[in-house]
Amino acid sequence: MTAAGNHQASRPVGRRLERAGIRDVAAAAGVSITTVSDALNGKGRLPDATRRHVREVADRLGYRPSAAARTLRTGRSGLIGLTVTTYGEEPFTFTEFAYFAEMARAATSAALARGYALVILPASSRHDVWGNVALDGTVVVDPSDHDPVVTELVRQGVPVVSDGRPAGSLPVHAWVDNDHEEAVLGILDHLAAAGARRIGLLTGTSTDTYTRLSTTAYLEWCERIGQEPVYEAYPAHDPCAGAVAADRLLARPDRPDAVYGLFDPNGTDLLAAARRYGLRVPDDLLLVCCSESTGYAATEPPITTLSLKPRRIGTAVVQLLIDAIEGVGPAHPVQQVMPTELIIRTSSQRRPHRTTVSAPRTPARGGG
Amino acid sequence: MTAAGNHQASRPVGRRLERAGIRDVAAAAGVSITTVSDALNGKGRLPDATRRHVREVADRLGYRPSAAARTLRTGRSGLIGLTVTTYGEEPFTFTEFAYFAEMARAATSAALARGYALVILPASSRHDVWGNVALDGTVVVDPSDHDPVVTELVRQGVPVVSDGRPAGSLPVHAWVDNDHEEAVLGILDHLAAAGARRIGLLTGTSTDTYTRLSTTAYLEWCERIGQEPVYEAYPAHDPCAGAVAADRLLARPDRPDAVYGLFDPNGTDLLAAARRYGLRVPDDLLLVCCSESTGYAATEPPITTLSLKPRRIGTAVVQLLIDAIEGVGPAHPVQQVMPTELIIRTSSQRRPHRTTVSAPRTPARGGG
DNA sequence: GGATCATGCAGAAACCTTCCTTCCGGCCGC
DNA sequence: GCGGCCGGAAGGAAGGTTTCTGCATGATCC
Repeated sequence: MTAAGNHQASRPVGRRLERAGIRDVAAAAGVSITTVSDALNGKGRLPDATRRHVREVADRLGYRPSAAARTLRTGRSGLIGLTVTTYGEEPFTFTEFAYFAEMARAATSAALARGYALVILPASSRHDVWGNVALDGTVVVDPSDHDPVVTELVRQGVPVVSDGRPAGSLPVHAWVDNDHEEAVLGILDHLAAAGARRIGLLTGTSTDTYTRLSTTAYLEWCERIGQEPVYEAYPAHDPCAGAVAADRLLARPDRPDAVYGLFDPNGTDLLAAARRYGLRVPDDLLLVCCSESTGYAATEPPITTLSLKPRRIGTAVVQLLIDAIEGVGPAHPVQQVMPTELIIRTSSQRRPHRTTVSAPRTPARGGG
Repeated sequence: MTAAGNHQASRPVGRRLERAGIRDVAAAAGVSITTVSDALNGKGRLPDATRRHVREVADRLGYRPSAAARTLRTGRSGLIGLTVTTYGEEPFTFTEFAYFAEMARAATSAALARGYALVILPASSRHDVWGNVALDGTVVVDPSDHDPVVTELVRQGVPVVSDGRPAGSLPVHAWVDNDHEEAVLGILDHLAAAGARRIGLLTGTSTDTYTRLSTTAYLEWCERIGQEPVYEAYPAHDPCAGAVAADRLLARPDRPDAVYGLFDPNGTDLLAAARRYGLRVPDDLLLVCCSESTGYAATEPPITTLSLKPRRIGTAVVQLLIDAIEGVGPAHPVQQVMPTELIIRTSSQRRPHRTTVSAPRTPARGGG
């Protein structure tokens, strides 16, 4: 049973005192309900005097239109769902933590600026919760292959825009994603330029597109360069497995002299593993990982990270979604590929102790 | 103009195909609307056969009750606002980032488990967005002195529970907070026990209760111990100011040999400042800061942190709020004080290279 | 001067559900 | 046999807004 349907509770505290309705305003202002509605919503043909008068009376009465009634009538709630695929009970995953937080922050901001609010709805939510909230559209982060919730939403005609290419044939209205191939190739080239002879990869076992595209790009690069691939894959949603995989990678007989880790915690895990094996970073081992965490600027040594620029993605996703909801913008599905940014720190430079930041590919202003 | 009120847009994409209403189900099942409603909601007096039949027909038709209509009728939306006081444009502040993310995660989870969803609504949101979403209640993080939004909500009879003691006379229904005094005293004792002779404080200029209580506790401790207070205060929402303040603190003639920083970035800032002045941590300078960031386990050296246990707080706040919404639990305001946890790492131990974790003050189960 | 038109406003339907009230038989006890 | 009770189901009133339609009124134009 959903919250709204639950009425067995006694003596509700939230009893709203009799709120003024549009009726009361109309009566107090000596006009009709229609006139009040028009005056307040800037519609209809009304002289400014009437408009002002109505507004004033409404203010005096502390009138607030009922969101429920408005939603019922207009079919618009001003609410956007924010979904992230979950593993286990937690609303969002550990590996994507910083990414998700940043992305959600930008999305909230962008939505708010256009008059919408975000509702956090993990894909694992009880079905009745999904059904019980009126959504104008949904942002879905990293949709899994045939997500039942997303499928259902699309079937109902609710616009869905995804962060990350939808796997399979998930019929989203639009998606935004990074250029993962280019990002990986850029990193591998960067490491090779820093003197790496054998570059390893720490990757995931799941089939999401991020993992898949990145891994493929790595394998192709190896193929092209003529390097034997050296990688370990682990279930990315399990934090412990990451540490183990990092260790395994550095314990191999064909130990790499540079590693790229696809997930946020890989940096610290690899660093810890390197210490255990007495490997100096960056002298014996070059390190890069994909992360939004600012903490990697303060590790010893600071670790080079790939930023997916979640702020930009979050903003873009929301804009696309609201465009779809409001019917502006292209009617056809949009696919937007956004650049990443490599933040070069000590861990990936053979000449250590010189910390620089690469020039962003777009003007840095507000980029976060 | 709010989103729901905005109708000048053309050719809406989100056109829902004619969804089946309760009327259609009733017709298809050959019963009345009432019967359908009762059957689906488990109310009324109906034989199981009828119930099953109705349910089946509803399923076949893909019937989903309209959330808006239900909300209008019942006065319950199943939506809980999640507010955080903001500085500037961003929905949540930099200093509280990890804390907020963790807290929001737990809150989302707890709300979901009871059939509610969370709506992210920064205090700085445009007023019309606030007005346009039907909230059953609101969680407010670190309410500022006389927050107009909170005041308005309370006036409307919407239950409000705050994370952090409400400043001034904000009439929230309940609050949850850490025992900040005890936490600070514990840290100061810990530092003193590690050999600190003069403990400094990095604090904020704002008047929120966290800053105020912590600073007061520090000053009282100094008074009691007979140490001259050594502290720098800065506007906590400005990340650069933090670095500057950290530097200033270590540049003082009466340089402290131990520092506690009240805010998340203080750890790295202090570490950087210490390096600039050639101070070894923990040999020349003991360091503790308040943070939820796991990154401090991987700095060089790892930094002792005070965790406010945001997961616990987020869960507690939501439980309290939903209790208030549903009218269960005590009618009187509840004040819940929760313990913190000091995670002791190298930076605060005179005998370095031994990393341990303090036993939590409450059984660790599920604590996060 | 009458037809046309813009303007200002009101009435009422529609949105979809919940739930209070009522109704109708059948059955039991006296 | 009849009154009362009970199970089963339906009727219909909210709930508060938006918006379509339509009615006056007064101005404008030929």
